[in-house]
Amino acid sequence: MNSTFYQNKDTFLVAVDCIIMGFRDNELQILIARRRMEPLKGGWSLMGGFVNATESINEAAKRVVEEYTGIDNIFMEQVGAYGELNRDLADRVISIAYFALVDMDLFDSSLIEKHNTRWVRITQLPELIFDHKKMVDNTINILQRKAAIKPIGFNLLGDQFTLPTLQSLYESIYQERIDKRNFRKKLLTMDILEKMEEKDKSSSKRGAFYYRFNKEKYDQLIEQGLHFSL
Amino acid sequence: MNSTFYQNKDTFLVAVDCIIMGFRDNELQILIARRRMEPLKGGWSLMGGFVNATESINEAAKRVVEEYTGIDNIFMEQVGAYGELNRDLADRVISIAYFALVDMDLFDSSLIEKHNTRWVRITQLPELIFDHKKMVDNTINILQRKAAIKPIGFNLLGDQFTLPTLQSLYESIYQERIDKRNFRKKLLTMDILEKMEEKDKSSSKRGAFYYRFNKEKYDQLIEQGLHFSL
DNA sequence: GCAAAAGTGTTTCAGGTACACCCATGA
DNA sequence: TCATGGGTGTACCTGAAACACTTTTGC
Repeated sequence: MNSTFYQNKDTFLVAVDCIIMGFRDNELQILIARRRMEPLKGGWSLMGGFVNATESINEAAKRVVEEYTGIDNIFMEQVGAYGELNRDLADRVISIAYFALVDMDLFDSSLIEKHNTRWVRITQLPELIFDHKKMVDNTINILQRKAAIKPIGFNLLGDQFTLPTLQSLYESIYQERIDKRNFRKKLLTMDILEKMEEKDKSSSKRGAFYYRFNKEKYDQLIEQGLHFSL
Repeated sequence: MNSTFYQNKDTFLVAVDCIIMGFRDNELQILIARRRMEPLKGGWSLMGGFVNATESINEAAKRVVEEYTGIDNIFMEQVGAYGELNRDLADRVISIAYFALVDMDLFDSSLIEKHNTRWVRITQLPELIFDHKKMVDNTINILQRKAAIKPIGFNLLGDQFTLPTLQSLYESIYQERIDKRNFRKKLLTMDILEKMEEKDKSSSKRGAFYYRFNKEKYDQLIEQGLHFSL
């Protein structure tokens, strides 16, 4: 790396903070950790880490998410950069927030005690350190906006899921109830789901059919100039 | 600033790059500069600058925009952070992009030669250095999405403007033609504009009435649970 | 047989879209 | 008087929202 061009410029610690979201018990969940170091030791925080000189910021975020979940190949998007002067009480740190949507069934629970983490419902989020609450709020806004027009919500589910589950996922994202018939109608007329033969009997006696998201059909939909919309 | 907590971590040059947009001759325009330093001296770039230790990243962006336009109090929003390893050919630089919407009538033209800048139509953007083209593309996406649901487009106009001008602004943002009657209907039924008595006769013999965006009326609209939408 | 969740259609309404003519004025 | 851009209203159509009953099955 050639450093002769930009001289006498200040340099900064750069961190990534990750809003890792899952879905369980009909509610969105966020992974938070009890901080093990000062300042604010014992406070709840997002999963974070410093960016290394050898990696891009996207790679740093991916590394952090894998470290705390044990999952790779996770859907992630940048939320934004946070650069207030005193956002981190210990030192000047510029942080870039990312959100990750994970299938909680793939989560490695052994990492919970290792990193002192916990899944909490978004409706019951405790106070977070620094500006982490703002990062979460911005994430939820992005998620609400984006889940409506892109099929990103499926990243929160296993590859098989029932329509009632999918509906409750969207209800949790939008924080409002949705009419069952309208929801199913919209979804099924898009023709991007594949109905399975088996049913999920875990939450009712009758059982609900499993469906699978069909990426090929989705791509066709887009090619036809149509849009995903929920 | 206390630096005893986070030790042995890499630090980075952090820059801001600003997509400064204006509106003139019925088209969106972007301010670009011919780069005066290596690497890629002579290439077209966005307005950029390094973040100083004494300022937040938002303040850095504001400083840069003022420096290149001579205008303060500009509408700005963050686009995102760009952190690929070799995005800047000279050194590892993490850059945070911001877009700014300015009233070109307030632009200080004397700064053009000082900074080697030029306004170009977005439809005629030359090749830009580094990942600046990607920043512009992301900005245009954000602008198209956001201008449809928030009255941010008015930041590109003086405080008086005609409806034909406003329409051509939206046509330039969306890159498509809009029906005159539908546009006016939607806008006027929102009741957020104030009709002036004077006309703008510069672009027709008959002249078009000036209007003013009325922030109070807009706030009322929102309070009533209604939405801006164009 | 009953409780509990899954599944299914129709009507209504609002908002978006398409569309063509008259008006005012300077040259 | 004519060329140029400004201004106006209606009909249609699509998609969103509201709404209630039947089905399945384990207990």
